[in-house]
Amino acid sequence: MLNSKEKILDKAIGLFAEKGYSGLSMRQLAAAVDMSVAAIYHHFPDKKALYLETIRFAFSGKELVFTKVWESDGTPEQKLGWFVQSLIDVMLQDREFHRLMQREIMEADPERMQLLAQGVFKNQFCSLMQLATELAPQLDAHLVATSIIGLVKNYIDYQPLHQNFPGWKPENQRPDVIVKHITELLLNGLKTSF
Amino acid sequence: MLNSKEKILDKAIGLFAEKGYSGLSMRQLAAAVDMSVAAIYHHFPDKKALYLETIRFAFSGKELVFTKVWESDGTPEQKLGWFVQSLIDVMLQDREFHRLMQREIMEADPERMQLLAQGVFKNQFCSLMQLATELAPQLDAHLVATSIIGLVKNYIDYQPLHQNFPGWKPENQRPDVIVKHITELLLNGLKTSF
DNA sequence: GTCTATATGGCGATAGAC
DNA sequence: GTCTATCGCCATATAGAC
Repeated sequence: MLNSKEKILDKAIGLFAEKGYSGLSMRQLAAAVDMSVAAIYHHFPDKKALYLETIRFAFSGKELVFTKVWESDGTPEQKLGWFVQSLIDVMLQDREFHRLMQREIMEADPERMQLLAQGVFKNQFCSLMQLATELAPQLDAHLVATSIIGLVKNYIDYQPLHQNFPGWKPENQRPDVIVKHITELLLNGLKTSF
Repeated sequence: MLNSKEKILDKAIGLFAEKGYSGLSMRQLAAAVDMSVAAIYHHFPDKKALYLETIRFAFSGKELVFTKVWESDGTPEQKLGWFVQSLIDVMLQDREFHRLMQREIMEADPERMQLLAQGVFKNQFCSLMQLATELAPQLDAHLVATSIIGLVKNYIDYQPLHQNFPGWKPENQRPDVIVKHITELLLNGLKTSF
């Protein structure tokens, strides 16, 4: 069971993700955790500190999700498929985390970006760059890694928009269809032989 | 010269893009356009209506930017390069528009997404799908089109984060480097012959 | 069409009792 | 550690003069 402070942080993840920093009031948060505003201020010096701690709380424990991919036996091509699959799973499964991250990245505060990159995602990104080098040693590993992430993230971030365009099919939001499309695109480009 | 209403909308684009809906107060906007709050309320019934009109105002005139790409003579491969180039140019040139769009898409209000897709981007997306069909008739045009947009958008949206990862080089934010990488990736996949 | 003045309520944050 | 009560401020929005 969570203690009071963790209960506050846990609720704050979803609410900040939904409403944003200035969109969520301390009163609303207090009501959501069934406490008084003053009780929250006992645990956090002010709203900004609460927000930063919420970000950190949400990000903790996300580090080790992909370890089994990197440690597995498999060809680089297989690992690429598994990584894409895992990334989609995490994003779809923990939507609140994903939404909060989206907001945080959009704010683009340099100091917080560095914290996020170094403290949370660095190891995964390095592993992905290493895979990129194995798959395409002639290309820039950093560019390839960001492209892989971008291809995946794109479907999650912009699906609410893209599904309003002509040509959209319901099966295009099925994770396996997306995984297949992305891995094929990455491995063969647009010139898939068929 | 702009009239009062247009002056308000013009300022509101940048301020909503920077601070978000709840982050921008009517007082701040009034100060920015050097008018009273009451004067703003003469032109707009309430804050929400002002916001929606700001979105519409920002999006108007963005329809025809890529026409010269679609109407040009050139191979599908060349058109792809020009489109990617144009998309990056637009996003980098009009950062306020891009930021506002980012926020709007993140909010993901179904009704507003439909308005955005149908009213603003539809024609461009259809042209891009047609190009996708020419380039890769064996693949799903909708998936390919979203992937192309995603690859481009990714570099703009997430650069503040990605530049904090190891392996980042300053030249990776040069538009021509990004264009070259994306087009090569799309046309050849990771298996570029060299 | 723009102003000053104001109504009404929510905001972040604190004091002090228990 | 949590509460009730409250401070001072800023929010959206309106009334009415010019």
